[in-house]
Amino acid sequence: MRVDAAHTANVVGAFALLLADRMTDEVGAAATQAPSGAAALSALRHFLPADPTVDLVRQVLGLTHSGTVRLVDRLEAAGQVRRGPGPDGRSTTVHLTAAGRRAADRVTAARATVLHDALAVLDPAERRQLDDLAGRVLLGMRRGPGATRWTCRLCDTATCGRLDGRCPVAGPDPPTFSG
Amino acid sequence: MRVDAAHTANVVGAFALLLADRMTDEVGAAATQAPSGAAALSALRHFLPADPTVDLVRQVLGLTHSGTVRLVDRLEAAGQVRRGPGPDGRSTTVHLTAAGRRAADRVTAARATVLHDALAVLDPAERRQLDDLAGRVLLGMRRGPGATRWTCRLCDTATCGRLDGRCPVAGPDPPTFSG
DNA sequence: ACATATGCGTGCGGAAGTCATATAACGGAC
DNA sequence: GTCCGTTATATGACTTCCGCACGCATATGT
Repeated sequence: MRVDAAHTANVVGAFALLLADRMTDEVGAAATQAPSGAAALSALRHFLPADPTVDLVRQVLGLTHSGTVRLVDRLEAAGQVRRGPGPDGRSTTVHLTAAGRRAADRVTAARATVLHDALAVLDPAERRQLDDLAGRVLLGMRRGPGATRWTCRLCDTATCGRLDGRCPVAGPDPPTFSG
Repeated sequence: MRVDAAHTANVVGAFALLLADRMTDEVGAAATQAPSGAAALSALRHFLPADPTVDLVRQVLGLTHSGTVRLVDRLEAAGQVRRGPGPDGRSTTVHLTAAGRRAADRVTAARATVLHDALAVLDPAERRQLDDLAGRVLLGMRRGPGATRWTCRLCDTATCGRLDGRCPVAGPDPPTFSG
C-alpha cells in the first residue's frame, strides 16, 4: 500500500473533520448550548481567571463585542453564568453558577468520551505515537494568542499538561491573553 | 514525559479542532460559500454521480429537505450549479457549472494546502505513521452512510485512494447511499 | 381508480452573529 | 477642573442559515 503525502493529508483531513463534528455535536448537547456557548463554558471553567470581563471572554472566543454580549445573554438566561460588577466601573464580569460549572464539566466529559471512544482502537504504544505526532503538528500550527478561535478551546486543563509542561502548545512562548 | 490516554485525548482533540477550524475557514473562502455550500460543491465534484437529485445531495450532506433546497438555491444564484429535470417527473437534478467546477477545485486545493502546511513539520516516515494511525481510528469511527455529515465530505477522491483500495474508510462494507 | 408514499419547493419562524450606534466610565492634556 | 479621545458594555436593525409545517405534483401499490 503506497502512502504519499497527499494520501496522508486526505486521511488526516477526514479524521480531523469527523472528530471535530462529533465533538461539536456532543459538546453542544452536553451544554444545552450552541457550540460557542459550550466553548465559553469550558473557557470559563478551565482557562480564564476568576471573574473575567466580557471583553476577556471575547478575546478568547474570537467573537465581536456584540456577539459576545449576546452569548453571555444566552448563558445568563440559561442560568449558567451571572454578570457582576467589574473592577472597573464600566466593565462587567462573568462567572459560572453552580449549574454552569456542572454544564462545563459535562462539556469536558463529553469531549473526552468522544476522543476516548475514537482512540480505543489503538494500543498504548500507538497512542503514544499519535500523541507525539499530533502534538508536534499542533505546535507547528500555533499562532499568536490573538488569533480567533483559540487553539486550546475545549481543552481539559486538568489533563492536558498545561500546568506541568506536557502540553505541546504551551511551549517557550506560551499563549497568553493578558498582554 | 509521561503520556497517558487522557493526555493523548486532549492533544488529539485540540489537533482535530484546530485543523477543522482552519479547513472550514479556508474552504468557505475558496468557495465564496458557507461551509455547507463548500461541502456540497466538493460532494458534487467528487462523490456524487453525475446529475444527482436534490434528495441525494440532502442525504450526503445530512440536511433537511428545505435546508437542501435553500442551499441549492444559493449555489444556483451564485452560478455554481444549475437545476435540471430529473429522470423522475417529480425530481430535479443538480449539476455543476464551469464556475462551480472551478470553485469545487479551489475548495479541494484550499483543504489540501491547510493539511500540507500542517503536516510539513513531519518527515515522510512520520507521515506514514500518522496516516496509518489516523486511518485506523477513522475506520473505527465509521458509521452507516445515513449518518448525518458524511465522513468523507470534502475528501479529494483523486488522491484518497477510494478507487484503488487505499482509503481506510472504504472497507469491506463501503459507504453507499444508493441502497 | 384511489390511497399512500415520495420528492420538490415555500411561508414562517428561530438561532446566532455582525455592523452601526448609544451610553457610560476611565484617563490624559492643558 | 474641564474637555476629549479611548475603552467597555449594551442595544437595534439586519443578514445568514437552517428547521418545521405545509402544499403541490408525481409515482406506486392495491
